[in-house]
Amino acid sequence: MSTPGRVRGNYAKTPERRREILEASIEVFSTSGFRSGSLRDIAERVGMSQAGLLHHFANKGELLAAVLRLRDDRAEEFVPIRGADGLATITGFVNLVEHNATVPGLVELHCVLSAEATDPSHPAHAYFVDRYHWVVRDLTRAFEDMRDKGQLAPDVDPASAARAITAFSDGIQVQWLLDRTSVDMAEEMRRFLRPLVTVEI
Amino acid sequence: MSTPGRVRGNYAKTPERRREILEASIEVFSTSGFRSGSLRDIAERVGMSQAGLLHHFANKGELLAAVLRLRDDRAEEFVPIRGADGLATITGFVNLVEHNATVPGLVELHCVLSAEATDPSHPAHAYFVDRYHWVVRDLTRAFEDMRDKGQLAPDVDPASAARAITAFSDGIQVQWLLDRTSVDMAEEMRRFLRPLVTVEI
DNA sequence: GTCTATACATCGATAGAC
DNA sequence: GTCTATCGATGTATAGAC
Repeated sequence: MSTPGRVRGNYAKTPERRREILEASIEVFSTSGFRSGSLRDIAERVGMSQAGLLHHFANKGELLAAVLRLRDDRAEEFVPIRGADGLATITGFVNLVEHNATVPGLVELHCVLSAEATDPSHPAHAYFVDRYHWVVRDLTRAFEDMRDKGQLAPDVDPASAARAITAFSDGIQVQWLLDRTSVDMAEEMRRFLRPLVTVEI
Repeated sequence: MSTPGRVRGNYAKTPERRREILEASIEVFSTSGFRSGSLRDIAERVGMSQAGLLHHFANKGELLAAVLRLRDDRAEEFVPIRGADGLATITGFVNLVEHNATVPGLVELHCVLSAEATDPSHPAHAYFVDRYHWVVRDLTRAFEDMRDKGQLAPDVDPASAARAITAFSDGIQVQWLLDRTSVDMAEEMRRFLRPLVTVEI
């Protein structure tokens, strides 16, 4: 009954199992990083052997790629990055930060992997270089739209504001991870944005 | 002639050798992190065996502690954190960021280790929790001093400004590490600070 | 002070039975 | 689809010669 004779494309595998593995991978990679996190640890969390896990993902690098893809899907479904309204993008960004406080695992994953991946030989290096490029680009466009609508404070450069909000967001996450009781990420983020805009945020 | 009979305190060892090892450790830990960085790799860089290295530092954790201590010494010798003048502290902080652009190894070390150490079981976890506490505290005092002297823009909360400049600094370093050609850390930092203060920065 | 040798753990990946 | 068994590489740390 397993792997039925029906020749259907290539691998239907079991999507649920893959999903479980990805969730466990997030847990492990977020606390131990990619290089130190082990396949055995991940496999144990879903109750299978390490060899069994490698039936679903050919190797460790492929698993990492799938984790990053899953992470992006979730973030994008939360932030309306596309769409003409710049203000909506920025408030969506703040909402994402607020939401992130409820999923510490994903925050850890981002912080740990992005730092690890600054090494050019890291398998996710290109991914993160690329990701920051389009994040800053999209946010720049959002601030440009706000500027054109008079929603930006004078002397605020859209590109610098985009870099700044991205940097602030990353940094405040590290502080929050190190001491979750005394840091309110979303509140600090709004306080940071307020001097830059002329509208309620 | 080695380890002479003179009983003098405990270990004079060879400070120069220790220094070499610490430099190599910074290189390795900054690119591979603490958990993935290996003693063998460090030892090779100073031209000795891994066992030889462990003559100078009892174990890997002790080596990490020494690296962090060295890092702090260098930063503190650069920023006048102590001293009544808040503005001097803040400009010193900007100068440190400017200086950091010339020592990418130390920037990497900070980014990688601070992210890795968000895990409570990491050997440097307590160190980083502690460090952020007093960094934010000292910067808060600096901004308070500026406020009292009318150097702070109205509606700027010193504590939030302290968190913000710290977060911004950490985040911009990650972006810089991922793409050093298109990010000017010090310039972005000044642009970030300008709306917060009433003086030239 | 530095080395070789080694003990012992753990890693990713593969082979092959069921 | 999942397992056991195993290979070869690599990790930290220790023992003991020089």
